Amino acid sequence: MSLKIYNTITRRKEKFVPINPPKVGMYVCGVTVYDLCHIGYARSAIVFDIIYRYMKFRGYDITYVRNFTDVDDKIINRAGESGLQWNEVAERYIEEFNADMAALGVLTPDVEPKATDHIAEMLEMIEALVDKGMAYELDGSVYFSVKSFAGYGKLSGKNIDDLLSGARVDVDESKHDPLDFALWKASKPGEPAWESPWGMGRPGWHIECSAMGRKYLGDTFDIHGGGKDLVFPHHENEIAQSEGSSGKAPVNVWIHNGFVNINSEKMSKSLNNFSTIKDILKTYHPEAVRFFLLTSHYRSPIDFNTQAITSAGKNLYRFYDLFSEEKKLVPEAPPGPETDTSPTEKFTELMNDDFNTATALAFLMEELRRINHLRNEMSRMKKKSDRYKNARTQFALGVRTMKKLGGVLGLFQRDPSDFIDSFKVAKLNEVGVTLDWIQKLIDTRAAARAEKNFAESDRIRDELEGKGILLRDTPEGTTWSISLD
RNA sequence: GGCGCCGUAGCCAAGUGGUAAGGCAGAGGUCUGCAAAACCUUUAUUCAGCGGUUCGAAUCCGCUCGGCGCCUCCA
Repeated sequence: MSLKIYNTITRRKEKFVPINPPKVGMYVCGVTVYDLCHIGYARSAIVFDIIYRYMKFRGYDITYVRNFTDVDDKIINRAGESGLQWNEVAERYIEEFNADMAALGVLTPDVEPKATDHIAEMLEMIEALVDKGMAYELDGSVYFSVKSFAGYGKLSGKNIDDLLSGARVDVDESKHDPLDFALWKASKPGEPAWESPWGMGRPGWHIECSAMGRKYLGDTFDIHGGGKDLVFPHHENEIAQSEGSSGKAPVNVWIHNGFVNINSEKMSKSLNNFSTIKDILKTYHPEAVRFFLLTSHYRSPIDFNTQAITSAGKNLYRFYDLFSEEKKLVPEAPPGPETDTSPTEKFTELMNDDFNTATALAFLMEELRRINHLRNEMSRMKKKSDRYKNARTQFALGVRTMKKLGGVLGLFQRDPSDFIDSFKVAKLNEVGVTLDWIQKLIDTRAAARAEKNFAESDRIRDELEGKGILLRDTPEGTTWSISLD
């Protein structure tokens, strides 16, 4: 049973063979810190978070590097608009980014390099390219000569001639070739600037990832990831720079995640139809967002819509509803193995198929049903019987395994009561009622029920239901939950 | 213009040659005073359409229709 990953550059699923097992090096393009992150980036972050978690789960010693682009035209423009310094803009949005990632439960990568901390490494690579005749200087800027690199286009499947005939290539008369891209940009007065052999300037966008990837992971490393939109030109250019300077292919496996669409349309800055992570989290629980994003395969587009995410939230709630039973049914952890091998193997098999979280999640839902079935049966058994004790052991093992496997997807790690309470609190605020008010109605209803005054008790239940508060009469008394619709 | 992706039940979605996972919504049942939750049963002779290859196709090939992406900063 081996891990297979779809490799963009070969357009095939391939068996994953690390260069230097058990070590794995993974570089993922982070964000340019000039604005709040949108939900599309949340998907990318969560996809690679899961790849990171899964590699660890499989026993790999993975080093995960995710950069911050903290110098760039957009940051400079934002600084101009806001009156802040460019580095203040970058710092602010790094903080916002970190808060978003923490909210979404995304693990912190092992290394989070900033472009501005690696100017020397970039200059070194640029100089090597100039020395090899693959780059040239023009008015204090340095450009990569696309025609000098024979493999240009191999990642995105484009050829140079087709690109030239495209209508949207920027036409800069001074470049030797319209496709040539900037490695180093001469700085205008007031812009961030570093010394270089070609005068004061700042790095081009693509060079930072080449330089930092090499610094932290070596000339050739295992995995490079990012959103689909980065395939061209960003990653194509990275290959040109890295391979051009070292003579070695920089990356073995290229992984690209699909977009998040809104109403079936790509969300983008230019269409101004994007939702920030912060916006989304005002309405939806972060773990529900994660669950939702995992219900389709990472390479497929996913449509962000209310119904889909509501459904994800309901399913997630069902898991926590079961977990909240654990304490009651199994007050002390019974002896036995930490996890059940059969579900673990099944889960691994599903995830080994190019990180198919959709099928892995479907499997966990089948497990959920299996354990709930067991719970139902237990409610009919005599508590002192061996059968009950045996079932309880199975229940505990099942729940533990589910939590462990869910953890590989970044799910199920919260305290069940906290999770459920957070939904309740949100609901109370939404409909403007208090806990006391609900409890009072529940007590009144209990009295009515005791007198078999079902008309009154049903009236109270309907009143609460009208507020989205659903009652459950159990042998231990009446509890309540909320409507997730 | 070049390159590429997608079209599976009311909805979301997995499935890339061996006879359609899972979820939401719906229907019936168990439980319940009645409900809720949970569980059980049920819901696509069929995978946009038409041809072809094959013993066998949602899966491969061709054409048609429809939707989308990249080629410009974007995850």
